[in-house]
Amino acid sequence: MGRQPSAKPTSFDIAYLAGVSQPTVSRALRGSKSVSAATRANIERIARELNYTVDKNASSLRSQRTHTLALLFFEDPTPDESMINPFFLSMLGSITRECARRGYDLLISFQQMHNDWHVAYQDSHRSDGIILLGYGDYQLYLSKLEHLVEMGTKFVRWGSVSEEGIGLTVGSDNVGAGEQAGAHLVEIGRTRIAFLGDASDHAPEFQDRYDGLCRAMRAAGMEPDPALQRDAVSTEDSGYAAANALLASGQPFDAIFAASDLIAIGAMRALAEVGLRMPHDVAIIGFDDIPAASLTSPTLTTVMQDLKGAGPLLVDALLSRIENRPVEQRILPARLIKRQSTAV
Amino acid sequence: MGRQPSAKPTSFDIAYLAGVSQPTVSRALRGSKSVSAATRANIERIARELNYTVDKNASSLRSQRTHTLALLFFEDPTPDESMINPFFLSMLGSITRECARRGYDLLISFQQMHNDWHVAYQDSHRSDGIILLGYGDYQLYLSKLEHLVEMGTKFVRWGSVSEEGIGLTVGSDNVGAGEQAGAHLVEIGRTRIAFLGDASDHAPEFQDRYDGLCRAMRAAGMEPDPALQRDAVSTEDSGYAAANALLASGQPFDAIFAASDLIAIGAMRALAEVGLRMPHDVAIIGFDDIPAASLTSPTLTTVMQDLKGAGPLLVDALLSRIENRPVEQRILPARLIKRQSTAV
DNA sequence: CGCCATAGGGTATACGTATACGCATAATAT
DNA sequence: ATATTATGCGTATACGTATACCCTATGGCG
Repeated sequence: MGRQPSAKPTSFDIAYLAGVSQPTVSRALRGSKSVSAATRANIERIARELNYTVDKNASSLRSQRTHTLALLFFEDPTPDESMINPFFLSMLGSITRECARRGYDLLISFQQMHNDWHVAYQDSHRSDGIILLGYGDYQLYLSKLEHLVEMGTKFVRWGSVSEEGIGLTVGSDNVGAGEQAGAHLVEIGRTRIAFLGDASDHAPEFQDRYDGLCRAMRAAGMEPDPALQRDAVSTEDSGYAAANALLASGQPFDAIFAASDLIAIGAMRALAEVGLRMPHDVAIIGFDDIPAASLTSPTLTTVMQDLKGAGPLLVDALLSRIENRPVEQRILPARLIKRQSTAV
Repeated sequence: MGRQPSAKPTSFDIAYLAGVSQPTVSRALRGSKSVSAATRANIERIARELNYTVDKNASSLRSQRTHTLALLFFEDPTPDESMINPFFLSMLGSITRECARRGYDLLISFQQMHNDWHVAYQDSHRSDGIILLGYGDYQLYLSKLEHLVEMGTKFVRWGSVSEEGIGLTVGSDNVGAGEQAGAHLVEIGRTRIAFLGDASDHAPEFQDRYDGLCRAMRAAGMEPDPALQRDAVSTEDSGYAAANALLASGQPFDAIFAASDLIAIGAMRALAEVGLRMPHDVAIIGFDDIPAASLTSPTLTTVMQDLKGAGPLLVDALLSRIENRPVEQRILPARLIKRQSTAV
């Protein structure tokens, strides 16, 4: 028999108790300087006593600002709905916290590429801007981005920064990271380095990583062998298949740079099955440093992206856009984590 | 030089074009039956042509329904902010998708236990209800739940269903799962079975799992040895420490049932360090079936919870509460996944 | 002592939708 | 044929806040 939840207090209630008008309450709580310190303090005290909170809907309706951001994950259209790219998932915490710190709520949504999300989020005034995460079908993606730009929707996306992108992009230094990985493999004496991951413009981030590898090899006086590059998407199965295809081709290789940890883990399974020892026969490097990377045997050398930095950077860039402040593309550093899979 | 984004169309625009009044547009689009089929079709066509979407804020303000749910993750107050319990994280996809399916948006937030989330979400009309995930300080948690109940806030939480809880709870059959795990260990001939995980009422879910284990042992005529139960929270380090404490105690044991995979993985590390072979010397079972469980060596036998079912059940229960429909506590089945760590 | 700037706050209204209510017309009952 | 009810829609208004605009009292200045 809990007491009835008392009706939600409004700014009028506060105004009445404070002996002022409703707009004054609004001004006081929003920090307008045309309210005297005494009045403001009094209003704030009363508001606290009544457990008053500004009605989000009314406030947003009037001011046309929601103080909410939307986070859209794009999934590849896969029959298995349950799989979320673990890498993007781990960015979630970082983004959420940064939003909270800046006083923004975060709406979250998973989207298949083919959906009309660009319409749904564009004008229903749910959010002030959109953060886009994921790969998906890149061409389809681009066309929808163009639509967003046309509509004046504010957004920022995670991706390849080197690419001439539509809209504002924040991302890791994929080329530099690929270069680090390549240099490390060269350093431990590997010369036949394979790359597993789509290196076409369908996957700009993977392409950047490959470019970095090539650059490192050339710097060491080697020429990358195109026959050692195999397409793969970021799943374990795809990595397994790519590695098997590579093995079947008969091309000799003594190292693999995988475009993601999931690909690397799949490849390791394929190598283990044919009795290849890692790193003795084949050294291997992944990308992302997912938790599983330190559990494989051998543990996986990989590239750690700056996830903690990603959230603040994405949110800050988006808020700058929303407030029409100038904002430049920014690149986050990535760092090679050396583990057993490259320990000679 | 993109063309100016045309002003957002309102229901008045549609009304004008359709030659009806604004309320009729609202009625038509909301599916009121007091609009003729012809009028409705016409309105819908025009709305589609103008890319009209209902303004969420205005709609929510007027109807006092937001069609938005809030998902609150509780983190243990840890210095390392970046860690999110991977198990809860994997529920996210399931919950998000179910929300979308039911036409609800999802707000997400990570909260430290000590924050005043129960105030912040209670009356700002951001959401119609709250889904609570996480453990945190259980006593503190309960006191805040009581506050929510008092305020009439609608919520549902994931947790131990056997416990006499405050509010509505959805959870796995932890006791049954513990029983399955125990029965399996008994079946492969183990008699000295240790349990790693807090078995007090600070962690009802863990306690349930322990109760299940005890039940299985007693059913086989054995009495669980309290000396083989060691407290641990759900982290790898805690599992490592608990296993080491167990080893140091000198108590003989031939199996471990860990209350979570993270604990199990930590324990495996401890056992491996002292040269114990798994499962030969010590069989081990975890809980959660996180991705890492199939990558450890030996691969980890564990309990898989029905994550795909969890989202729909949580959301459905919450919506029932919101709409004042009766709703009973519901329990999801859990299934033992047998892997190498118990393969004798 | 009159003039103007400023501080402080009131008045009126807009944001876009949903709903209570009323009023025709048409359909049905008596 | 009149009374009754349902159908389809318009009128008026409320939801709670933020802001443009206006007004008053003060103080500084000449």
